[in-house]
Amino acid sequence: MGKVTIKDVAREAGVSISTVSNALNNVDVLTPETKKHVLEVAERLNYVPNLNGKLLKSGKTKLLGFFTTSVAGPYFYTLVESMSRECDRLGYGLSVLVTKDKQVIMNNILGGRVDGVIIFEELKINDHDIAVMAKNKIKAVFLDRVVQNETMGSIIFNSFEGGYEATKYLINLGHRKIAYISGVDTMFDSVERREGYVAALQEANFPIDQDYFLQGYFEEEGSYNAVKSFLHMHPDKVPDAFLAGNDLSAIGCIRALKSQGYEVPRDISVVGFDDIDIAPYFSPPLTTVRNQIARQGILVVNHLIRMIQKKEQGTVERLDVELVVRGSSQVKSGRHDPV
Amino acid sequence: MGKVTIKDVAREAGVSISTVSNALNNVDVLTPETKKHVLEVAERLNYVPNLNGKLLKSGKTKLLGFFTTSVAGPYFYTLVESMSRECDRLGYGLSVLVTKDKQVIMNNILGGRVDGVIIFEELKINDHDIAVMAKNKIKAVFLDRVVQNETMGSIIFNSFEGGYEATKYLINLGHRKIAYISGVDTMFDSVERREGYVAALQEANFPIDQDYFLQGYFEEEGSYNAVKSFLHMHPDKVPDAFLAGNDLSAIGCIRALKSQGYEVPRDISVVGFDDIDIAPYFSPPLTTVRNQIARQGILVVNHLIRMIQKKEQGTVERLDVELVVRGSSQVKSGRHDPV
DNA sequence: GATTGCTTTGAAAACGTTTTTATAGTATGA
DNA sequence: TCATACTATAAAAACGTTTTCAAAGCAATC
Repeated sequence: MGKVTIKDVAREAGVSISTVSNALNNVDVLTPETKKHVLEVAERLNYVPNLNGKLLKSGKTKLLGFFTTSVAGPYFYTLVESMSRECDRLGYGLSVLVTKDKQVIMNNILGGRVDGVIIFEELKINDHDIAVMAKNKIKAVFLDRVVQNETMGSIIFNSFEGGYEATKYLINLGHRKIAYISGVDTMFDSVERREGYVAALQEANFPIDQDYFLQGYFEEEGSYNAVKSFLHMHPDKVPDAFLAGNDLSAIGCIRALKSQGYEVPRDISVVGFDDIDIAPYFSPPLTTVRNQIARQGILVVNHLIRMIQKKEQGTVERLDVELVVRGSSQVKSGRHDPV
Repeated sequence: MGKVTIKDVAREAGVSISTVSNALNNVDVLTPETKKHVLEVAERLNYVPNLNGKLLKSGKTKLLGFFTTSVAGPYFYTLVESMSRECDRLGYGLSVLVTKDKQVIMNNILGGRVDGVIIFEELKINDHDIAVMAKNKIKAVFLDRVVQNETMGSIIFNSFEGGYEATKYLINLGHRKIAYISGVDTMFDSVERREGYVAALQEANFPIDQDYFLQGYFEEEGSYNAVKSFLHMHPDKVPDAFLAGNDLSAIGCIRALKSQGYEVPRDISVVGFDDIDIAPYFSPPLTTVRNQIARQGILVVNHLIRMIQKKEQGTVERLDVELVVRGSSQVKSGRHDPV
């Protein structure tokens, strides 16, 4: 039972409350005998310290919050698993809150339920919200936007680089007509990746065709629909290659292409983003830009805890990406478009 | 700042602490003017109640723990998302702890960090651990084993039924040689599903062939390897159909079959388990036994909170399953085994 | 032998709430 | 008019800790 309090232990051991507290917290001030005796009594009574009492006093919760609009998909579960492990290692808990209601997130952030927050919420939190958080000295690390001030930072992927490298790779394979399947236009990674893509095209003096900007919402089905309807609307502009905003989009894209009789990579190359766990096992195995998701989880937890414990300033860290060439892309070859 | 306390509001409003508390908590005892005034002051000062203070009083943490060995894969993220949403709806937080170290789990359970726990940990928690938890009146709900006592219950899938129905379905399609790809032999769902499978075979007076028990560890790659090596070792016993312990195994199985030149479902039928979110979009779309994963998440949270708040006894609830027929299975037709 | 200083322990305050109890003030009734 | 009852608010206790400060005991020093 959680009913045994420090008072009970004190009474039973015949000492004061403060002595019990000191004994339990290894404050090096008691005689070994006293300490031993107290600990024995505590053990015998099955004493378990009440967390709320502790926390009320210290003003800390030893809990980090992960506030997000979703945990679905490989990116998130890899991230959550990594963050949870790191939190546990460092003596913190990880509280996961999935909601699309921004106000719920803000209330939880400001309510002091957690010592710090990790936020992924697709940019619906605006500058005003951030200002409020800053004023309240909330410790926060963002995964999907760049924020930097006294108490807030970001750990993000070098998505611009990724988009640029992947596009350049496709260009070098001989592809000319390259389409980009974005997430949502407000999503940081999606935009950065597209900008890298545009930069590579411009560098190669290729035209930028707005028709080649598809919207797949970073989901398998969204991408499938986008690609399918594109092929339907622009049968004359079938791309040589697709750069998908993430691997799920790549998978949806490939499914759409297959359904229209195209073979990947023979007819059309497809490159994804993330290198999610199933990417190597997909058929064909995905060529993709690897994001160090697990590493992001570790870094974000450490950065947050440093800000909490050592009052460190927030920083922005960008994780390097790496192109992983597998089976979904190849040198451009003459394609016979199916009818 | 999180520094504004109820005292500050009281001073600023020129009333007592208790009046502020009553105003904030809608205790119907104040004059409307007083209440309004207090609320305005609180608003103006950006007062946010300190959670630890509240909780200390109530003796609760308003936090549920989800302790698991992994959150990877569609089953888990669907579950976590569902549990998180339900927790939020009911005013609780969800603390996720991913670890394979049983002792870490036990310490967290007994440490009073949370009001109740949801446990999925592949049966490494033994009867003794459960007895300890019972003695300490820990509120717990298990997802992967049957436990029932004063403070513990289970919400599980009707896996035996599922295995039985799926197997019967395959038999009715005309398949004779049906293999089962299990998870690990200690995993509850895996075992139950297999027992249902065996029961259906026996009912049909089919022989039970131990060679047809494959082990795929509930993972895509594990299943791929198991199927591939089976085909290699028993080229004379190629099954008519595979019943996979979960959808990931089914996907790995199909990939292995394709790699050996078999086409699904033309040559071999494959049935999975779970109906994960990508099952309808896979190629071919998976025939599978649907588990109500999101519903499991909702039920487990509610059951736990009922035990916490209303001192209800633990119960065991089994969720019905449903066979969803899609494209990965069909009536047996003469197959020409590839060379 | 008194003073100082150190060691060990205890008493009490503090954290921010909610809840219980007390105290004015006001209305009601005979 | 005075007791009674009720209302609105305030004061104080309580939740379970940690921490600060005081006190007591004792050894060492002069």
